[in-house]
Amino acid sequence: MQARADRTRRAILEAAAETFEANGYLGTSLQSVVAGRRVSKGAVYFHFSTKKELAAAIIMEQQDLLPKLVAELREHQPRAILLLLQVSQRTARILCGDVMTRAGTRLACEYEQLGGAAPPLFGEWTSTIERLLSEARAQGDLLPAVDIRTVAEFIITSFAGLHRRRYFVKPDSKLDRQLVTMWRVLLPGLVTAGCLTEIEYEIDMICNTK
Amino acid sequence: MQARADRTRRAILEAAAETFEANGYLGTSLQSVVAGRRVSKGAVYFHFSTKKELAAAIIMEQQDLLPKLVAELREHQPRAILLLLQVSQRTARILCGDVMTRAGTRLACEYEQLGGAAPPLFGEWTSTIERLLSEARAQGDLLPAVDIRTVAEFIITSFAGLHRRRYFVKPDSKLDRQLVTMWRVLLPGLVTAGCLTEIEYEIDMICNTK
Amino acid sequence: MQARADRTRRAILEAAAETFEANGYLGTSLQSVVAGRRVSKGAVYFHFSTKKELAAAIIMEQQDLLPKLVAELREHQPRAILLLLQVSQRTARILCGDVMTRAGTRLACEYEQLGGAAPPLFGEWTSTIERLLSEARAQGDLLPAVDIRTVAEFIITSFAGLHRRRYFVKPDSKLDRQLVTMWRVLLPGLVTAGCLTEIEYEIDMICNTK
Amino acid sequence: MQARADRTRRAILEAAAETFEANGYLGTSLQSVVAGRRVSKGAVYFHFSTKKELAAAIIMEQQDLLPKLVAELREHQPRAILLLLQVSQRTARILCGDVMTRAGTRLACEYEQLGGAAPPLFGEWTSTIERLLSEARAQGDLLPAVDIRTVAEFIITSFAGLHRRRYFVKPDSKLDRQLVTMWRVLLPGLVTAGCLTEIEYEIDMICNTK
DNA sequence: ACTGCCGGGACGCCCCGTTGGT
DNA sequence: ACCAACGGGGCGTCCCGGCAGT
Repeated sequence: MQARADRTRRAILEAAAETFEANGYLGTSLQSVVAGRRVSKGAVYFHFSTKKELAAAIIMEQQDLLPKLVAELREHQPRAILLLLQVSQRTARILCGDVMTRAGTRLACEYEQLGGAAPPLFGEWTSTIERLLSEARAQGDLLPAVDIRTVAEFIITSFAGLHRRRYFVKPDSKLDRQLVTMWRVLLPGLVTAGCLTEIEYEIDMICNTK
Repeated sequence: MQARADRTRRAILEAAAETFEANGYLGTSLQSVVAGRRVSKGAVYFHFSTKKELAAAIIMEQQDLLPKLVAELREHQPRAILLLLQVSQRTARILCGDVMTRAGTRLACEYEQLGGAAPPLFGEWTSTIERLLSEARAQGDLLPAVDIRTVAEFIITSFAGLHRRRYFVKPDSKLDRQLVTMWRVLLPGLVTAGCLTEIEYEIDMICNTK
Repeated sequence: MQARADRTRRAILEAAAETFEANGYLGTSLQSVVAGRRVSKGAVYFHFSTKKELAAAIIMEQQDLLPKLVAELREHQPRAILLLLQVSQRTARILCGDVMTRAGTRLACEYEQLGGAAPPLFGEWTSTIERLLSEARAQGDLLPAVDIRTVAEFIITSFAGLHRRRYFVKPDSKLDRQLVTMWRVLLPGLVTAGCLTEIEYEIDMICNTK
Repeated sequence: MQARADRTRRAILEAAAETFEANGYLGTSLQSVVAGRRVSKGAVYFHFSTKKELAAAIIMEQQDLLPKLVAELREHQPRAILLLLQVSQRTARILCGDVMTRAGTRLACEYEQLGGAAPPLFGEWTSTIERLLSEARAQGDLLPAVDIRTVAEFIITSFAGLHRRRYFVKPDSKLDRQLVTMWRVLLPGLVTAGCLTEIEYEIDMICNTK
């Protein structure tokens, strides 16, 4: 009976993701999670002993999203700076299509309201970016003034802001186009002039292609 | 009896700001706003007929922060791009020292949980940045590829992310240093090479002084 | 400055009467009494130290309505049973036209919610009816089986029910016609057959005129 | 687990009836309903999503009291006018002994404070009386002048007034005796002289027996 | 083993009846 | 006469445990 249990757990997670994504952690009642969906409150509390734990599980789901993406794309792309662009683009694409991921990032942003007991999603993400930047430096693409740690954090928050920007600026902006803008603004301050001209062509390619 | 009323209104606003800043809109109960402070729930209800209205008032307080700053600093600084840097630095400084302002920006970020009826704080802020960027372009400092609208939005969200980053990355980072990093990363993608070298010296000055 | 005070007191009473009449004692908030009317809450609490007291004052206003009516009509009508009919008709007419009186009777019905501290409006009214019935008995119009006390109470409650019936039966019934029905049903059980035929004509006259 | 739920629902209804009967709709707080009784607010909210709904359920409980009584007594009593007397007596008896019924009638009287959304308890009761009066007319017992509709309404309001009279006249009067008085006063105006003498003996029997 | 109905307190927001300072 | 302020609940409802079924 493991299969049925797993299906139920999955259904709960998805139901919760939809509501959390739409209304945030505190804005979501268990009631509203199960309402109108084939999930019962009892089932929720069987699988997750607490609302907090439920949210944590959703965050956890995204924990290794970036590492996995890096591992997957690395074989086709040895240059770290380009890998970074590609990862960002794939992440953006996933965010657009997958509620669970959106819910995860949103909940990660609200982790303080979760009592601080949430898994450090963005910590993991930041580390991944840091590693890529280190590689890029080793490959001679980074400007010497760039502080990897700080820039990695800045990229993550900018990206998160990008994704959640629609909540307070323009709801209809395309995430893709915003991503190009972000990199066009960021890269000149990050990479060497030589690198910039070399990857110039790739930027548009990466961000506009499926 | 206008004076007393105003004082009370002020006290309520400040008490609320502290709690909203710490716990967000939904995480804040009216109870927790008045608890331990010289404010009574009755007084709150007298001045603000609703929790939402109270939050809106706090947001509104910051509405003209940037315009005012621009007006104040403009006379000493005719070059728009430098004005922009100064405004950002002053804003950062204010954010560090003033709970009300921090509460305002936080609430503005959560405006969807306010029922969408919140005043468009960041809209006003974005417009201000746009105007400065337009001037900078007229003064020949901006790169031709820069789309003012998009970049203005990006600056605002980056800045907001900067300020709220501590919520999910590092609580102890200094806002000042992050601001320098932000501009060091952003400027090369925004202004002409000539401009960049000209203002090079000012960047450190602006962000470290006063 | 007595005159102004009296005018204010009057205004308060009238404002309160309107709201009490419409929503009952507990359904009426002081707020709703003063809202939209030229009355301030401060003024209310200057003249009446308590909501209860305000309601009591409205009830009191009707205390001597029946005695006065009796005194006034008696000189034109020596026969007690006819006096009774006339008084009932006049009362009905007043109820229709005067909010204060309606509010008074409604509040009297709700006197238990007033903490039992309300003046016994209906007690006074019942006594008046009792006196008229006694006279009628002395004039030989009453059936011997009639117990004056019980019947007086019954008349009052029937009458009160009549007036408040619209709240749960038919909102549009005319009080006048209902009154005729009431007496047509009651009188045969109260007065002698002789009396009944003698006053037959008067019943319609009394209830349909002026 | 239907059984437990039903028992709880019952307990809630009874607890609520006691308080509603004593303090009316607005005078009753959910708090006061559950206080000191084996009922929790959570349970109340589970069964009735609203205070109004709770009150409506109590009213509804009495909806078919009269129809049932009529059906039950009809087989032993073919004469409609006597059936009417018996029904009234049984109802009075039930009112004296059953809080739920008392609460229901009280709430029905206050239905306007329920937002007007209450079930028309007295409408149902009035219809029942009307039907009995129609039968009585067919059996030749009614006076020709009697308007069935109006009289039915009058009986119901008189009866309701009777029962609730204690709230503003005399708390200790016996409902039974008052009922006899009511019919002794009403019947001469309703039924033919012949009928009256025929049922004379039954009146006392009916109201004093059982 | 897993699901779900039912029930339990605890607040949250709103607002109400009421009192000080003027 | 009154503006301003005060706490005290009321209703709704939320997050969460126990049982009874499957």
